Amino acid sequence: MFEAINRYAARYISFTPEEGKLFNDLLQYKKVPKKTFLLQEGEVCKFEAYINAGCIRTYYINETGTEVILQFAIEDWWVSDIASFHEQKPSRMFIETLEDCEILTLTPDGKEALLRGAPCFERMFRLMVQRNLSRLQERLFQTIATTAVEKYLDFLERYPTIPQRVAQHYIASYLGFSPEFLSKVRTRLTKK
Amino acid sequence: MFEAINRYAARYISFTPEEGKLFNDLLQYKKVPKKTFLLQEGEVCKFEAYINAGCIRTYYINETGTEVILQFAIEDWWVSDIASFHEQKPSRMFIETLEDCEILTLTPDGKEALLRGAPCFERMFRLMVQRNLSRLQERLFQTIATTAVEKYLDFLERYPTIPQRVAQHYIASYLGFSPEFLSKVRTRLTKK
DNA sequence: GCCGGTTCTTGTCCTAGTTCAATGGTCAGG
DNA sequence: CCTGACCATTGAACTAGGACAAGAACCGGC
Repeated sequence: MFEAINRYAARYISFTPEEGKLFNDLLQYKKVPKKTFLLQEGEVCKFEAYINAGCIRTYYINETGTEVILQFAIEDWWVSDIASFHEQKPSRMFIETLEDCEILTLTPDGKEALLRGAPCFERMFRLMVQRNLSRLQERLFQTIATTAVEKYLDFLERYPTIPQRVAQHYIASYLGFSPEFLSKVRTRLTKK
Repeated sequence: MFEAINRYAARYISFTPEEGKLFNDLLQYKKVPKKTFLLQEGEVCKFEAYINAGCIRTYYINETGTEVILQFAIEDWWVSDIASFHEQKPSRMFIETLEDCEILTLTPDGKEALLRGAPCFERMFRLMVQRNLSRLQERLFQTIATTAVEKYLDFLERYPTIPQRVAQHYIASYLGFSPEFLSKVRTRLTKK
């Protein structure tokens, strides 16, 4: 149950068995069926979740009802709305399972207790967030400065397993275009 | 020289005078004239810089030569390419002063020494990066899901001092549109 | 094995934003 | 005071991608 997440942590930091035990004790294991909301707009996010199995999407919705997918999270990823989680303020995001999932969650208090009892985890979280940030910087650049075809091809390269797991219109929403247009991009590509 | 940055740090964490001294001792003070590159594509980023005075932009350039501005950094902000800084790998970014600047910089070794000698700073950096990340998430959403007018108005609201300090075509580049089009958006707005 | 729902495709028309080119404004340097 | 850079504006022609509509394909459930 904890092997994967402990391996994950060990990739970032080294910790003693006691610290590892504290970490695991503070995690809650949950099974969640597909199409379940872990968070909806307006709620306060009360978890950071590590995914043992399954696939989850986080997204925003604008006034006109269009969804923009921020992230597809699969095995060995974390999901949360950090802003809402840390400041305990209402979120603007939705977090929804796309498959049946097994997750390990940390509450705000749990995280505080962990960082107090095993400060080295502070580093892990910093490095995690840092990776995320620089990835997102690249994505913003790409969103602004590249063509639809480039975006799609880059997505395939970067996340080769996702297209087999999620519906195509979700990918369109991630890339920032309409489902119809993604379809046209795809036919354009196969014709060549 | 260190008042501002110490106040900045105190907003995130509490630290002892000794820890504060260590922090300040590891910082290097620099004056940099305007239009100077602190980092260019291909170089490895060897600093994290806190801005005491001045204005700096970070940006990417794509194959066709279009610039995309990632950030305008002014007093009381940090600039760096974290990915390049931490993994000591070549950067894709440019970091350029737009005004004469006074900055305080930290080297990778300096940062390591700081975190070793005063681990509470780990928290400060985590919180900084976190804020940045959630801000960037919103911006990505906005870039994809809102109109040019909305983006521009939101920019004015969020960064009211920037337009007085930087040329308009930089703002266009930040918002992800052409200088001509920003001009048109502006006239459209003033006519109403 | 059929049925309702969802998902993907294709075509047509439409719009937000780009590109290019011309004009005038502003300001630093000689 | 003149000049050359750079910058903002405006207009005309163009294009990438969106919205809408209709049909085809693909389920999962009974």
